[in-house]
Amino acid sequence: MTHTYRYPRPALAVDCVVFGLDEEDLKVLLIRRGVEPFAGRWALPGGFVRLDETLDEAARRELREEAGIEKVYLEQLYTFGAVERDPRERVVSVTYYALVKLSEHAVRAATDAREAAWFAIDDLPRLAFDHEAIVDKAIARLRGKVRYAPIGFELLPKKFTLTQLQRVYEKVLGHELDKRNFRKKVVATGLLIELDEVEQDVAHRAARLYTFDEKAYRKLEKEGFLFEI
Amino acid sequence: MTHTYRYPRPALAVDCVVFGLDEEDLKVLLIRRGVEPFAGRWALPGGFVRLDETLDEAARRELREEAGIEKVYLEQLYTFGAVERDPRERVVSVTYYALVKLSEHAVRAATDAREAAWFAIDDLPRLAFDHEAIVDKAIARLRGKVRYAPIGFELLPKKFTLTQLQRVYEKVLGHELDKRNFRKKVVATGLLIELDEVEQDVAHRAARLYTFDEKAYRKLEKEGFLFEI
DNA sequence: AAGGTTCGTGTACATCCTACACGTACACGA
DNA sequence: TCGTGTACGTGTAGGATGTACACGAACCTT
Repeated sequence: MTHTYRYPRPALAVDCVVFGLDEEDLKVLLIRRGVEPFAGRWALPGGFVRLDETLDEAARRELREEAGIEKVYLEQLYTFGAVERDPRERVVSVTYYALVKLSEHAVRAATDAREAAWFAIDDLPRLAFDHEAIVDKAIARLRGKVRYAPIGFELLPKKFTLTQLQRVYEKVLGHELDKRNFRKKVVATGLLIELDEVEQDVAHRAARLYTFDEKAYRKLEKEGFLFEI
Repeated sequence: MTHTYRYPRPALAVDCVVFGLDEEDLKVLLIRRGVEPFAGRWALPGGFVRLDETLDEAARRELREEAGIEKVYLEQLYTFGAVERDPRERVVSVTYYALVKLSEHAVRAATDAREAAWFAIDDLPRLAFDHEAIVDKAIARLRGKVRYAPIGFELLPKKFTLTQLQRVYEKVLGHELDKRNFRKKVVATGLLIELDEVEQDVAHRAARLYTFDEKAYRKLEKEGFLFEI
């Protein structure tokens, strides 16, 4: 193998902002660092990129290794390259954000001894490195994207009620939405399939369950159609 | 300096998609490669990231060195990390897109012996590496962004007519716009300053000149307001 | 059986988007 | 100087879309 250049090169890492939604809040998964620098501080799950894996693969591997998370919605966010962002040496980080269904992934977050926990996005601890800037960027991207792409579904279980879906949008956007108008818009997208089931074990009238219509979505996507919520 | 890890690491490059607009078309700046691999093929301007510069700085440096371009609108696009994208060795590329005022930057594009030229975006030659995918992504981003951010101005000289501005949008979006509706929307943004000048040396009634109101833009930006065109 | 909780639904008004045509200004050439 | 060519600059009407807003029905619990 010939080398393209022989100058020293930055280390290359991936870091992931993993969003999840529980009953109360939109949350981010953090891992407590065991080693210096920033030992004891909370940080984003992430690690170095290997030569034989793509960036996406590296991100998924780290999610698996550090948080036991698989098969999530994952999208590249931004690449952070400030010279001094890691005090040890030059490290450039390609960042991703992921959306997970907390209901299905349970709370299983600490895999290999490391401590992991979910934090509400407006109650985050101090983070290691420049990870606060990364989280900020991820939230901004999520807020922007949720309005024209159907990513709200990624935070919910397969079957969900319209009220649950509305909660997702309210939590992500940070403000309340009108129930009737929300329903009108969301069914108008044609991306929902109405099921013949209702939610179970609730102490009131049960709501109808819906599911996301992936086929319809792929069709819309191909045709380049957009929708807004 | 302690090393964070001692595994082999990918080389890290930046590549730039530089957009310019002339009388006819939206164009991209390409550079003809002199060396293998892909010797003779056209490619995006770019190069390797140094340890003492940020990614943005690396991109600007390459634009200066390879194309003589300075002070342009520059924004990070995406990071490409397929394992085999460079046949020599693993190279990850952080890509940027830039908007330049062709009218002001003249045609000065070849600085250091290398051959450089502008190509209309729907008449591109075959490109080296995965640069076609990069250009595609840049065009998609530009099309999306132009609708809610005032980047059309970056492709025009300081003083421009509304017809020129409309041309920009038409070229970028790829379809024609209604003259009256376009003007209504664009003046409604409050981002234009009407000058007491008209264009010169035209063989017909001269159009009024406008300029971009950066102050108004910064204010809008702070308040988080959006606008659409 | 009564009470508590969430479900599910429609309309009226304001706003925004779209489609569309013609008289005017100016330069140029005959 | 007069005619011609070209791009400039302007308004309105109709349709579509977004917003604000309240209440009876269903179902579970006690």
